[in-house]
Amino acid sequence: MPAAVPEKPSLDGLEQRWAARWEEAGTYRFDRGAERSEVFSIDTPPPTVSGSLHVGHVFSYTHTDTVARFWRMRGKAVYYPMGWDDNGLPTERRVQNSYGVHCDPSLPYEAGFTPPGPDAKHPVPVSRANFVELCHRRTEEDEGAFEQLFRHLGLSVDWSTIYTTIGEKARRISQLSFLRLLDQGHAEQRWAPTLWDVDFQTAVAQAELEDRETAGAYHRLRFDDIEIETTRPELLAACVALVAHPDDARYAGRFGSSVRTPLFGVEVPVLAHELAEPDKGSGIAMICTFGDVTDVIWWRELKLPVRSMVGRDGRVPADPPDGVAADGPFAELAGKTLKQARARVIEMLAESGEMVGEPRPITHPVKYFEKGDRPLEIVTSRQWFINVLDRIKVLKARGSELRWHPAYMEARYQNWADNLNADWLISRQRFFGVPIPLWYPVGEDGEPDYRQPLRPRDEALPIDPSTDVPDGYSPDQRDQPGGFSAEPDVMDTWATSSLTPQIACGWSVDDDLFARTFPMDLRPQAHDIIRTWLFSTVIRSELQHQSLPWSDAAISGWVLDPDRKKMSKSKGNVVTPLPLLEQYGSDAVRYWASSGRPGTDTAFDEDQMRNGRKLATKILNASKFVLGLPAADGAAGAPAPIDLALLARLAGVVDEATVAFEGYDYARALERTESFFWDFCNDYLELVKNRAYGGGADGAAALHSLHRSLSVLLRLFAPFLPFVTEEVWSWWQEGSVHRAAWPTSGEVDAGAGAGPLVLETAAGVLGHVRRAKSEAKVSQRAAVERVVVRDSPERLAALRLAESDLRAAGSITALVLEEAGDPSVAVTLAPPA
RNA sequence: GGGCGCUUAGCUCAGCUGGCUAGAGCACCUCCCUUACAAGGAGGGGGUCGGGGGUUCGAGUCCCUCAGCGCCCACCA
Repeated sequence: MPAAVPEKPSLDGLEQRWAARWEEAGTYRFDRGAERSEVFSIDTPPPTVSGSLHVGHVFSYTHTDTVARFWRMRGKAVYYPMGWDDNGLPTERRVQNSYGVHCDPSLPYEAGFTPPGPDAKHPVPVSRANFVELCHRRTEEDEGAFEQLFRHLGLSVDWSTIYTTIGEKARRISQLSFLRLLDQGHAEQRWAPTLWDVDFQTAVAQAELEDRETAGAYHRLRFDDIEIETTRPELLAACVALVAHPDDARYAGRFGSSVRTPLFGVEVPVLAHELAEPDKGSGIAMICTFGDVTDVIWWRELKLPVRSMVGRDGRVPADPPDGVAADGPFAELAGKTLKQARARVIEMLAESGEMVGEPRPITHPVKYFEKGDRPLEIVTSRQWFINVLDRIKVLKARGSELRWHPAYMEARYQNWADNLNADWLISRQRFFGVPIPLWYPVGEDGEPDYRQPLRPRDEALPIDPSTDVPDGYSPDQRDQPGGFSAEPDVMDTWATSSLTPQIACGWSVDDDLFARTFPMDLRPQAHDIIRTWLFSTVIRSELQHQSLPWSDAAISGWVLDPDRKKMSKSKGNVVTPLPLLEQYGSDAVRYWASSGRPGTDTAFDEDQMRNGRKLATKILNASKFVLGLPAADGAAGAPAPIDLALLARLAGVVDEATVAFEGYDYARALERTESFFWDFCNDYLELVKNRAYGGGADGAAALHSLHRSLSVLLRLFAPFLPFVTEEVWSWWQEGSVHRAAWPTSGEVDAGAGAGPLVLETAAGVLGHVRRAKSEAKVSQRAAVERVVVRDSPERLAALRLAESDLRAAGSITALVLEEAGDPSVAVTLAPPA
C-alpha cells in the first residue's frame, strides 16, 4: 500500500531511507536470465581507490547513473557493476607511506608481520607477499569509503557485482588473456631500448609519457673540424655517430668519413639520415645510445653499435662503453649521477678547449613519466610487448565504428592512433601488479633461457611465478642450474584495466554471464584517458574477440574549480564530496552534475546545488498539493481545452527527453523536463487549482490531468533525482519509480485539437495581471476589476476556452476580448476595499 | 608544429536539422507572509550572441577569415 501524503514533506534523511530499501528490495539487481538483446551493460570505470575521493567522482558517475536509470525504465536489464582499481603504482606508494614499508622481493614471507605505520623514520623492507598483503588491507579500507559515497549518491549499481583489478578474478583473466596473446603471437618479449624512469626503476609505455618544458642548454662541441650542438654533453662517451640531412651541402662531402669524439677520442662515422634537421643547431647531431627516442631510430635504421652509459639507477656505470678507455676521462664519471656527470664533462671540455663558447640556455620539451619527477632515460632491457603497430588500420576502423558522445572526441582517438610509434610495453619492474605468469628454464650455466618460457596450465591461474612452481619442477630448483627462474615483472596496470569488459562480464570464468553482457553497450569515461584506457581496451577486445568492447563511449568532462582550473590533489583545490551530499542532499548534487553536458568541463558550482535543492523541494511541495486535492466524488468530465494543451506540451517534452537520453544527452533531457516543470507549477497549476478545488465533473477532469502530469514528471525526473521522486512515488503508487516504465508521448497525448495556444495565451494574460499587481505593489491575491485583451481572432478564440480558469486564477471580475492587429493587455485593478 | 573544442546578460551556461520581440539559474532591484511551497512566491532591469567578410527572403545557428582562451598530440640535437 502506498503511504499517505505527509503533512510536512522533507528532503532530510531520504538518502539513508531509500538506499536501504533499494538494497533490501533488490531494485537494481541485474536479471541474470535476460538475453543479450534485453540487456544494457555498462563498463563502469573502476575508480583508483588509492586516490582521494573528490567531487569529480560524483560528477561523472552521476552521468552514467542517469543513463543506467533511463535504460532500466525503458525495460532493459541493466548490467551496472562496480569495479575498484587497486592495482599498480598508486597503491604501492600509498602502502609505502601509510605503513612505513618498502618492498624487497628477495626477502621471504613473514607471517603475522606488523608494519610500523606512517610515522616510521625508515621504511622497513618486506617481502613481496607481505607487501601485497598490505596492499590488499589498505585497498579494502579505501574501497569501503568509495562504496559508502556511491551509495549515498544513489548510484543504481548492482552492488553484488563488484570486482577489483587486483582481485583473483581479474588476475586470472589478465593472465589468461596474456597467455592467449602469447599463443597467438600478439605478445612477445624483446631486448630493446625502452624509456625508463630512473626513480621508479621501471620501463614505461608511450601512453604514460608527457612532455614538459624543461630548462636545458646547447653546448657546442668540436669533433675534429665539425661542430655539433647538444643538450646532453654528459652522454658524449655514448656517442656512436654524427648525423646530418642527406641534402645538407655543408656535410655532403663528409658522409662516410669519420671524426673523433672530444675528450674520449673515439672514432665515429659521419652519416646521413632524413630525420636530421638542417636548421636545428648546427645541422649535424651526435647520436648517442641513447639520449632520446630519435637516437633509437637512428641507431636502429643506421645499424649502429651500442655504447651504453646510463644505468637503471640513473648513474653512470663503472664499466665504460665499448671503445672508451676505462682509465681516461671516463674514470671521473663512473658512479656519478647524470647530472653530476654533466657538470664534470662540461668542465673537462672547457679545459680541453673542445667546447666552443659558453653553453646557451634554452627550454625545450623533455619526456617524463606522467607520475615521475626526473626526465626519462633510455635503457636497454628485456621487456614484454603487445604488438599494435601492425594493427593500426583496424584499430582506427574500430574507432570509427564506435559511437562517440560527443562525436568530436573520436578525433583524440584517431590522433593518438596516427601518432603511435611503439608497440605497447606492458611489463613493469614493480611489485604490486598482476605478475606475468611465466618462468624460464635455467641452463647448466645458471642463466635463464628467456626464449623458452615455461607457462602454467590455464586451470592453475592466477599464479605468482615468484612463489608458484612450474609443472615438472620442485621448489628447491628455483634459480638453480638446471632449474627454473620466475619472470620477475608484473604487468602494467593498463594491461589489466584494458580488460574491464572481460572482467566485468566474466570472460572465461562465467561464460553464461559473458554471453548475456558482451560486447557491452556503454563505456563511460573521462577524456584524458582516451589514449590509455579506451584505446587499450579496444586493442584487447580486437585481439581477443575481433570486435569492439562496447557500442558507445560517453566521454565526460572534468570538474573545474571556480577559477577554471582542473581540480586535482596536487593543486590542493579538491572538494570532498560527502559533506556536499549531506549539506545539499544527493539529489541536489546530482542535479548540478547532470547539468554538465557530455564531454564538457564544468565549473564546480554550489549555486547549482542550491538550485537543485530548490527543485527537489518544489517537486515535494507541488506533489503534495496535487495529491492532497480533494478526490472527485463523481465521474470526471471531459478534459478542458487547457488540460489538453498542457498534456500535448508534456507529450512533446517526453519525446524530447527520450531522444536526448537515447543520444546520451542526459543534460538536455533534464533541462527540457525542468523547464516544463516550472511552467507547470507557475502557470498551469495556478490556472486550474480553483477548478480542481471546486470538485464536480470539471474539477475531476483537472485532477485527472494533474495526476497524469505528475506521474509522467516524476518518471522524467527519476534518473536525475532518484530520492525525491521515489519518495513522492511512494505516497501514491505501488513499487519503485525506478522500475516504472519510462513515459511515452502516447500515454499523455491528448490527441488532435489539443493546440498549445490555450495554455500559452492564458498564461500570457496571467503574466500581465501579475505584473500589474506587482507594479501596483499589491498582493497577488488582489482583485482585478477588468482585463481587456486585444489580439488576433485565433488567439482570442483559444483564450476564450480558458476564460473561467483564467478569471479564477487572477481574481478577474470582467474579461473583455477585442480583436485587434496590435496585441495588448490592459489590466484595471479593483479599488482597495 | 599538427588536431579538437570554446568565445551568447556581471557570473555559470542552454539555444537540436537557420525562422515569431535571444533564454535559464545565480547575482542585482521592487513587491507579496496568497489555504503546495517564506531556507518561499510574483515581477523588473541587464546582451549590437569575440572581430570582419560571405551564402540566404531571413544567421547566435551554415561557409570563409582573423583574434583570444582551453585541451589533446608531436622524434628531447
